[in-house]
Amino acid sequence: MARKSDDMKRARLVEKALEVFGDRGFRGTTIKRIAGRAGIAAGSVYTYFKDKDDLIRSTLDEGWSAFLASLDELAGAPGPFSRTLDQLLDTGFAELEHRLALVRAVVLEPDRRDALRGRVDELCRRVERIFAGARRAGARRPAGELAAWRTMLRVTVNGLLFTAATTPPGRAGEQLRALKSAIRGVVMSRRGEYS
Amino acid sequence: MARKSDDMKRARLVEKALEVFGDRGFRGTTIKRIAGRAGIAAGSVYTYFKDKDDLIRSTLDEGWSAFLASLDELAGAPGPFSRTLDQLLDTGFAELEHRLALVRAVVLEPDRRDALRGRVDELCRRVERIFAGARRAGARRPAGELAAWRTMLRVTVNGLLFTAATTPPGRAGEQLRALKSAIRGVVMSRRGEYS
Amino acid sequence: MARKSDDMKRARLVEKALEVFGDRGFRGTTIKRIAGRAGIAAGSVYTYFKDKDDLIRSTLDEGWSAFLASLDELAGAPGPFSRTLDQLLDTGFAELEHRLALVRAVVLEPDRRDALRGRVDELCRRVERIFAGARRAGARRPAGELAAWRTMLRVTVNGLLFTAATTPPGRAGEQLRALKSAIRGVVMSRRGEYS
Amino acid sequence: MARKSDDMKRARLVEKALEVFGDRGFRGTTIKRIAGRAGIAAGSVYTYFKDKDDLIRSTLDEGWSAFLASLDELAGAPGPFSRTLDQLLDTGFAELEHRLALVRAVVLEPDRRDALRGRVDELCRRVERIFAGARRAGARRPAGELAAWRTMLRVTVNGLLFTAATTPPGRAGEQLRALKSAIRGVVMSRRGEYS
DNA sequence: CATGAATGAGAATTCATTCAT
DNA sequence: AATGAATGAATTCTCATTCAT
Repeated sequence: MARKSDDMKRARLVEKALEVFGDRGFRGTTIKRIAGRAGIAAGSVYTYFKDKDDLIRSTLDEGWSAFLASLDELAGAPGPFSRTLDQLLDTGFAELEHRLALVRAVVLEPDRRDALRGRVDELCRRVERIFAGARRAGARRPAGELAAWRTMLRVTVNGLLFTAATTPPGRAGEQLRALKSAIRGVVMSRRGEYS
Repeated sequence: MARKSDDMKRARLVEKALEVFGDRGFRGTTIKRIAGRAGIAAGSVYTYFKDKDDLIRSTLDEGWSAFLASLDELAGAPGPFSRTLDQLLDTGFAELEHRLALVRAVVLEPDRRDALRGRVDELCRRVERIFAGARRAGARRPAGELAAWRTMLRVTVNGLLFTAATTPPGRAGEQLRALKSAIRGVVMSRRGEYS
Repeated sequence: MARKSDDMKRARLVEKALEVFGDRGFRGTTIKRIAGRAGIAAGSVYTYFKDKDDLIRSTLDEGWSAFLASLDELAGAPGPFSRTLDQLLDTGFAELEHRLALVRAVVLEPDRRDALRGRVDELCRRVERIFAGARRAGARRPAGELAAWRTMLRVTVNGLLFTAATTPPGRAGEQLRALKSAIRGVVMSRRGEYS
Repeated sequence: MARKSDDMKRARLVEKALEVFGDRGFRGTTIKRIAGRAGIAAGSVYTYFKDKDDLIRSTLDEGWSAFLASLDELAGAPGPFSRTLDQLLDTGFAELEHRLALVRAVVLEPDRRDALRGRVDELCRRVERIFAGARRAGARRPAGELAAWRTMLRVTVNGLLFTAATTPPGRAGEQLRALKSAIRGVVMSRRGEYS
């Protein structure tokens, strides 16, 4: 065999691609720069990815899938909704902060409206499932029409992602805490609906 | 402020730039294409704008300012808040639909996190002012802390813009109606707070 | 208008492309080199041609068409075949020598078997037409089957082109004279067939 | 001469190189592809060949040598020329068809004018030797000057190779039969000269 | 020896910007 | 001022060749 069998290198590329997005924006995200940060030659990128688009798409797809999977774990956790709510919010927002580079890249990716909408769709479905779990656990249905509720869910999810993504890097922690607290307030004020 | 007699050409460039954004995305937005649609030679763009960045920034700045100005008019309109609410929503969402190309361009503009956040800030301030007007007209303060309320306002505004921007062109009207109706539901359910 | 309206520049590119073929072969034929010889920047090539393929194809197509057209003129000339034969051969071979760079490029172009065959087809059709003119002027049909005659015509035409194309540059004149003389011998020995 | 025990791998590379030429043309002929078809790692090619050029040259050199050798066998066969003519043509054209991939590669190889001319030279010498054998066996010298005859021989040989090489793959058999029959016609019509 | 990941020079192409006309 | 041909830096991608394993 030749050298290392390096799957690690692919992972590093994906990781650095995200980093470069964050630092330099889309225009500044060049193969050369990503490869440079990953410590490999530009040409080597093509050992791991078909072309630049494949690298970008893979980076976002795989990152987002991991993000969704981590939410699925949350949703699967047992316990009364009212008690786990704080845990859910804590873990969910911790996850969001941990993946902020990904969120920024996904949300600010231009020219991919459809992919972006699809990703938000999937995320909304996860959040709905969490609420559905809560209802199965005895909570009442939120008041009002389902369709309107879903629309507001989407607005809120989009709003959270977007607000997080546009926060300046240095104040991300602070901002996310404010978001979590505000969201908790909203859900709590409706807690009656679920108890 | 007053430019040469050919302010018209400048205006046409700004207008067509937005159009091209909508049609071809950011990558497809070239000076040549914008100039071509405006019926102007590529080189002439530099008579009106310092460089491409200046054209883009001007396009979004001026468009957004106009958008904000149109909201200011709304806010300034007299009458009891409860009665004008529907009018506000109707006109606000009509405005949003009318300027969807702008919203898309502003929201999906890559590499300008800060400018984008600034624009949303300004928009939030306008919306706050509308609510403030309502309060001066007798409505009660929304329950809860001001900071949390502001955070949620930002989340909602971001969510609306973003949801609208990522809607596929063909279904924009439909989606905006759903958004308007959902927002009306939210504000109405809290109507007691304002009456 | 900007600068010269230069159709001359396109012509120079086509001309230099042929030159580079001759000097450096196909692998050495790069956009940069062609542009360099034509005294323009590499990027400017794309003002005149869609891409490299377009430049190559145009060069060969247009050159070959001109070559065929010059043969058409020959074919159209009046006079008894037996008397014009020498003129035909003289002018035809002079034409061949004059366009040797083109012939080399056309004949040695790899990866375009079909285009090449098509070009030879057209040339054979021209030559046939010349002989047909001779027959209409009273000459007898060549002995033997038409199909076999055509096959041999094609072999001979291919053979001439190919022999000319593979001749070392310095000895092209000499070689072409030998070819002309040999061909004259063949046609003359069959002169009875046409008289 | 004797290479390592793995002369077989070298042979397979040479064989597959020819195959790839036929299938993918010159541009599509990469070391990786040849090695892949031969079931060998790309890097291992350099154990058997100095570089790509060496592989290509060896492939064509060795193939052509084998082709010439097979013609030498033909030429060496005893018997009256008039009787073996058909056999010569049959076997010669069978050989040509069998090695069509080689002929295509040799003839359409770009950037090697000189090598190509040399190969045709050698082939012409073989064919001359066959005719010389016939003359030693009693046939008369072809009419006309020797130089002109040689020139026409070269034209014809080039023409046959080239016509064969540019035939579309699916119609090679058909075309070669036509060529054989036409060539037989030419030689037969001059049969008197040899009997 | 074999392997194939890594390299990096070099090719085609795009496009913001300049500037002769 | 307007034009658009020309420029050339920058980008993506390919592939012969090398070399650590």
